[in-house]
Amino acid sequence: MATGRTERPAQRGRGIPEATVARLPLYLRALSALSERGVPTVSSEELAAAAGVNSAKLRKDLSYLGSYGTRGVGYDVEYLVYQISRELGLTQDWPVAIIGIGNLGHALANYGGFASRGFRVAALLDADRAVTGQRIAGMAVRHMDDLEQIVREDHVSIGVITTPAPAAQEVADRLVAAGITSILNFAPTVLSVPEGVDVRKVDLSIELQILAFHEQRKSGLDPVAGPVPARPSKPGERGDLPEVMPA
Amino acid sequence: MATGRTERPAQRGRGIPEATVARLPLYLRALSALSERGVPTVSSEELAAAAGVNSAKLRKDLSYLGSYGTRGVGYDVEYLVYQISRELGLTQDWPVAIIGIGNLGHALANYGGFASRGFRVAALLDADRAVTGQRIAGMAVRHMDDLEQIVREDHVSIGVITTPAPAAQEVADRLVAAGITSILNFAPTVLSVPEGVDVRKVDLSIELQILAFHEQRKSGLDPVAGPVPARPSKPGERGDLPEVMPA
DNA sequence: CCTACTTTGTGCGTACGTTCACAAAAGCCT
DNA sequence: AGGCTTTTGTGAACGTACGCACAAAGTAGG
Repeated sequence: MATGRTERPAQRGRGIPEATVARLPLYLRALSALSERGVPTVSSEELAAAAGVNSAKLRKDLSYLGSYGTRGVGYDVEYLVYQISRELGLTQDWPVAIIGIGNLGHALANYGGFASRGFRVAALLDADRAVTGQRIAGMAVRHMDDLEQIVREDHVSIGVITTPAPAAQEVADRLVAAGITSILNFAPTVLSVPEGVDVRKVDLSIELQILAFHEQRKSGLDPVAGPVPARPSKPGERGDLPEVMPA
Repeated sequence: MATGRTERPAQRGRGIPEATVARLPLYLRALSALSERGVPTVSSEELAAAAGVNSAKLRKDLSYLGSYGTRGVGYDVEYLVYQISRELGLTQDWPVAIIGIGNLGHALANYGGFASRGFRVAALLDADRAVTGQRIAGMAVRHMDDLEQIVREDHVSIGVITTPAPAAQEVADRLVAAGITSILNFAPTVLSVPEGVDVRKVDLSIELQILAFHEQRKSGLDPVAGPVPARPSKPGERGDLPEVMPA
């Protein structure tokens, strides 16, 4: 069924798999690099290599967007950059507010990668009067009291939480109340938000722990023992360790 | 689990699914909070709620570690904290080196969450002589030249890359050459490393793009059109059209 | 026009991950 | 002790994701 175009038989209209969505930014980055080098077209094989994925996966991912390649040739770089950008919503402006101007918030405010793709740091907020008023990255830090007003007036659509963990939930609540439906959370807490609000989490500690797990597998052999708390000692019960491989 | 003979699906000695490993730190954090509040035991239902996951998933995850619960009661908090910590390898010390002391590296060096779970910032490194020598978080920034020596002498096992993207691959190569097999990469680049080396990536820009995608779905209706590059018509025919993306 | 070659787009088998639902185990109460 | 309640641990159904392999669709050349 080689339709000229029209109806995407893909997923009902626009059902792009989550896993695919998560990879699109990766492809986009690789394509942007090619674009800057003036490369006109790229094959799925080449692009996949640049993005560090399997070429079949890449082709399938792109097929969800539409049929934008040319058999025997590959993909037109500029055209694909545009299509992916559009699908991700990067052809529009996304004002971002950063809440919590500590070390991390400070770093993010200065982070160039933010502005690079349609994201614009519209506001910096903090609860500490010792911080508000300071200028960071050419922008004045406002007080939390102004949150609702800023969100409304600047049409902020994405909130980035870089507060200490204890404050994160309250900040999230206020963001949601102010109408924000997308949150990027750097605080090490599970945020609970109403249906319809998207939360993504970035957690350094978790990433390190996952690395440690694999590192332990590789270098060390067995989990190292330490002070072992007793089993919820039932009458006469012995705490047994999990069946660990016999070394 | 009456049959103690069944060939574990998670056989392979210790075949804990990746998805489970990624959640263990989450459970650990929730358990630590309970522990601090002096809660002695917790049910899968409660713990799952605290960690923001489904309770069946939680039970299955924990079952990979062993049978540490008590039917009708729940899990002993302290005991479970220990078992998860041990499985993740957090009962041992993991010296970490941060390479690239810009805004982000600086923030990470001061980030308390690092030290909270067996991770110890053992060294800060930078290629810029204007930065080396500075003291950050009570630690002198060393020069990249000393990387190999530091890794060796301090038994650094995990490298955190917070350099600009162009430098990341070279830093990774040197880390690998120095013997490091776990890397946490904050630079927006795909690192290529030999088999056996673990790389995890944290990418702000990608997280924001994923949020933007969903935000577009929710608020906006369809992807917004912009300057549309022409379809590729002929092979040689360059269609260098409007730059869609800013650099 | 016809043949040879390249590369996309996708059907299909497999593996992995999630969730339900329930038997088995443990505590508690009478 | 026996029955009732609670909660774990897991079998099984379901759904998503991955990657091979190949037909279809395009280019290139004679």
